[in-house]
This record gives sequence, C-alpha cells and structure tokens, in this order.
Amino acid sequence: MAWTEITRAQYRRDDLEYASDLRDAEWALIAPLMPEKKRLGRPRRTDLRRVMEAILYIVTTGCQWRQLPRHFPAFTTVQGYFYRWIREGRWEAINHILVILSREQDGRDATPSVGIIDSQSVKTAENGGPRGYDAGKKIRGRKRHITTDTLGHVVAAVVHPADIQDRDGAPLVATRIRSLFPWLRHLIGDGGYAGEKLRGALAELGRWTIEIVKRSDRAEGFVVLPKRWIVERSFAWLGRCRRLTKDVEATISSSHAWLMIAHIRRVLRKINQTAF
DNA sequence: TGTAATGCATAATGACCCAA
DNA sequence: TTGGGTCATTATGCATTACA
Repeated sequence: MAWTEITRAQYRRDDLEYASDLRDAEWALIAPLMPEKKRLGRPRRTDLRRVMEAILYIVTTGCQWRQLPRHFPAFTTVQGYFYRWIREGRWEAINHILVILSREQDGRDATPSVGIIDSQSVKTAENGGPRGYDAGKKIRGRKRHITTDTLGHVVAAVVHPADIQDRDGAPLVATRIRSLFPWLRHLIGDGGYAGEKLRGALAELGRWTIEIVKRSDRAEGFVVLPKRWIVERSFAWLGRCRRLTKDVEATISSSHAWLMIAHIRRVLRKINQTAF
C-alpha cells in the first residue's frame, strides 16, 4: 500500500502525528472555508485537511517543499493548492474570517477600530525576487509590514522590499485594511510613521488618523500605555514559524501567503484554547 | 463521447551560492 | 568567469474520472 493511501486511523498513530497537525476542532473552523466540490470534472480525491496539515508542517518546520514527508499528499499537489489559493486570495480570506471569529469570541466587535502598525525586515535567501536594502537595519531583503488590532491579531499585512521606508509602505497597508476592515481608521505607530507626508497620503485614502508613540517616553505620572508591545508580540509569535525566520520565497505573494498561514495557525490555536 | 477538473511527475526558468 | 548545485516557481503533459 502506498504511503498516500494510509487511513486516517493509521495516520494518527503517534509516529506519524505532528505537532503542527490540526485538531478536529481546528479543522472544523476552516473546513467551511475550503473550496467547494466542483460540479464537473474529475472529483477530488485528496483530503484537503492533509493538504492544510502539510502546509502547516512546512510553515512551522521551515523545510523545503521537497522535504515534505511522504505520507502527506505529493508535494507537487500540496504546492498546487498553495499557489492556487494564493491566486484566489483564499489565504487572506481565511485569515480575515478567523480574526473576526476570534474577536467575537473575546466579546469584541467583529471589526476593530484601532490598528497598531509596524514592520520587520527579513533577509531573503538565494531565490531572487523583489528585495532591497534596509540601511537602518543593515538587512538586504524584504519588510513585513503589518497592522494588528489591540488583541494582537494581524488584520492586514503587506510584504515589500526592505528599502521602502515605513512611512512610504504604510499607505499600502492602509489600502489593504480598507478593503478588509473598512471601519478601521485609526493607526498607532512608532516614530518611523511620523511626518506630514504620511499624514497627507493617509488623508487622501480617507479619513485616517495616526498616532505616534515615541520609543523613549519619559512622561510623568500616568503614562498612556504604549501599545507598541502588542505588534512586537505578534511578530514574536510569527517568528516561531521557521519558514518565516528567513524569507526564502521568490515572490512577494508567496511571502505574504506564508505570513497569513503562520497567523492562521496561531488564531486557530487561540480560538481553540479559549473555547472552554 | 466530449468536457472540465484533478493528481502528479517532469522539465524549464530564474536567481543565487560556491568552488575552481 | 564559469560550471555545477540548490530551490522556488511556472509550464507542460498525460492519465483519470464524473457527468451531461
């Protein structure tokens, strides 16, 4: 019997189960977000749960496509779904829905009204694609530019070459936010987002406001909580996924997809843990 | 029977590293 | 500088299969 044909029960034996695998309750959350059965054509035989688990395996371990263990579907098949779901915008859509679910579970409005923005520069590997040099961080690669809500959910992300300044990348993020969470209009960021240029760019996009939290705030008395640690914590969470410790992708779109997947993984776990 | 969708191997391409 | 090697990504080809 081929490895790919083993039953779920066999697959669940300890020696084949991975920490990155989906628990039943987690799969229940994303199963409705998987592509529907097509009317025509050859019916799908591949178990999409295994496809998801294979992708989660890669995002957590950081292994190459070719190193995907044999009892997952063939890596070319998994890869096929990965890229197809990028084209369909499915990764972002899944993330969007899970963030809403998670917020509602925490008793918040589905749509956040405040976002905390920050970026992280990551080295790229030898697979080419768009990149640039971040002189400040001395890193040649790309920036992950994200906005979180006050709970630390990544509500929108943009990946761009690292030579783009934060204040120039921010409008790109704002544009993403606008299509995902139209009611989010207030951003909190660090000194990198200060200045009239960005303020003007945001004004053109709509009625955005941005609030700058300085790093060394020596205000006396009661200090407004610097919200910045929330984004930093989110970056730390994402950093646990080894696929993200370097940017090994050749395209911006797959780099963005892995970021979404890492976050999807975290939100799935979070919803599940607090369910009781 | 023809069509559309699927599974998946394989090749091609492009970028980059390394050693000679 | 060149040639070999690694990987991500894209393209291609072919066998399968449900359904009208």
